[in-house]
Amino acid sequence: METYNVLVVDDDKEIRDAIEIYLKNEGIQVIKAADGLEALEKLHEETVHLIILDVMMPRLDGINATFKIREKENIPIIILSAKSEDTDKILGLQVGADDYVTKPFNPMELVARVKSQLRRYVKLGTYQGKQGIIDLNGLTLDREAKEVTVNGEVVKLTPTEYKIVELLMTNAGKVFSIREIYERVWNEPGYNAENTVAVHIRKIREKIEINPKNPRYLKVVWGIGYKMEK
Amino acid sequence: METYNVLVVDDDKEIRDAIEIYLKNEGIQVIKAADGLEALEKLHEETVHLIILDVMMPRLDGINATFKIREKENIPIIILSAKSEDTDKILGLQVGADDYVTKPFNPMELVARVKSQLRRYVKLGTYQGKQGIIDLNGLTLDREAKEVTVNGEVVKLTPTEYKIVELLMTNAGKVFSIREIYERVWNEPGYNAENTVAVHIRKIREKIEINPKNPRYLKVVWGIGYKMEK
DNA sequence: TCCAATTCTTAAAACTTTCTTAAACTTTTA
DNA sequence: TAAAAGTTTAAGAAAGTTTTAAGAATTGGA
Repeated sequence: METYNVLVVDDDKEIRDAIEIYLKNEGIQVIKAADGLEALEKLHEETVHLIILDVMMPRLDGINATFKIREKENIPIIILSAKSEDTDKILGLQVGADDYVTKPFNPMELVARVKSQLRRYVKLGTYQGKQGIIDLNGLTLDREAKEVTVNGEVVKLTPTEYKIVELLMTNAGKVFSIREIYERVWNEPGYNAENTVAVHIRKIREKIEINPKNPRYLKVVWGIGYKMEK
Repeated sequence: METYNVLVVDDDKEIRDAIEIYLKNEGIQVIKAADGLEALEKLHEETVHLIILDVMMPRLDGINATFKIREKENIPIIILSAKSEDTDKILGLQVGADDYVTKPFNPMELVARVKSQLRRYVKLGTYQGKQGIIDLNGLTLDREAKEVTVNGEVVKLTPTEYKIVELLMTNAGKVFSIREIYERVWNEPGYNAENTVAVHIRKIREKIEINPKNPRYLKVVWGIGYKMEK
């Protein structure tokens, strides 16, 4: 992997842009969000290697955003906080942030910390199995390349299909209800008994299974949901 | 991203909607119910991480709802009560609520309490129930994969069969009456002396027992009910 | 911007599995 | 041994899954 994507989350556009300039200068890609909720969305849409999170933000603040992110992901989080928000800083670290920087900060210092975190993160493979290639009996998932292969051959999946496969493969063996699949892949709450998940499942099977009628990988668990065979 | 689902139970639509707005603003999903009974249904249908329960409600009030919920679930419950209902408040906490808020309340305070409960609750991992695999003399239950094995071989159970086995295995040794099994698995109150539980028991034995006529795991306790041998 | 291609959603029908019911049968208890 | 409790069977009803196809929405390129 050559380039890193850093998600910069701050409600102050000036700060976002300033950080962007410094990071880009080091060859680091920048994705921006103005608050916690937007950050969660971005995280859902794009590959992110590190997050810089301001504490004080509308809608969803940095502490709660950290908390939410940590439920699923283990990527490094650097919290930005003003001096006065000491309590939040502590809370943030407790909740799972990896580092913090107090405002006002020296941009060079922030960049250094970012690079340090990225270094450690890649070395340790902190992604905890979520990184690298997952291989389940000949079905492989490369999360970086967003690529799925069956017996070495690349399978061409649509974005939604890929997301479903990614969800199931990174949690191989675990059963997901149709509602759960819908909520996690579409990132939307309700599910009105429509049929779209089933249709996608069928399409996926058509592509990854030798015999879609008798699937080897993507199995149904009657009355409960679907799972990827471990 | 994992979002939290909060079940808001109040017979006053205005209050439900108001709470919803504030919670959604924090990125929290809201499920609504108008009374205790409806709440129990929702609880059974959907994944709920926290419940906000009004005390005064038709059909099934908050205190009794708390009591019922606590028989099965351990998710956090915040009780809403009017000032005058002080006794109920105390009762509610005794019965198993985690926090209470008196009406009229500051929505921001409620939100803060919700978030605090969610944080603690997830940290303690209280909600996944018992993780991992239960093993009873060669009979195993994997709750994540929704899978049961006997001597290493996977047993294909139907959803209802699985739920019965899960109930009995997670409470191994405890005897459940047919009525209890029915109520907990089907989540319906009455049981009109039908025979369906017995039929399911038979099917389960056929699948998990070497000799269904002389069961080793799923035993009958005459005149009382069934239990899974510890 | 508009067009063409791809992808997603919806709906209905076919299909499969599971659940319920009722009646007959067996075992246990008093 | 009669009554009560538990077991078994089979078939129709109910519920859940799969498949197809067509139209809607989105995307990428001219």
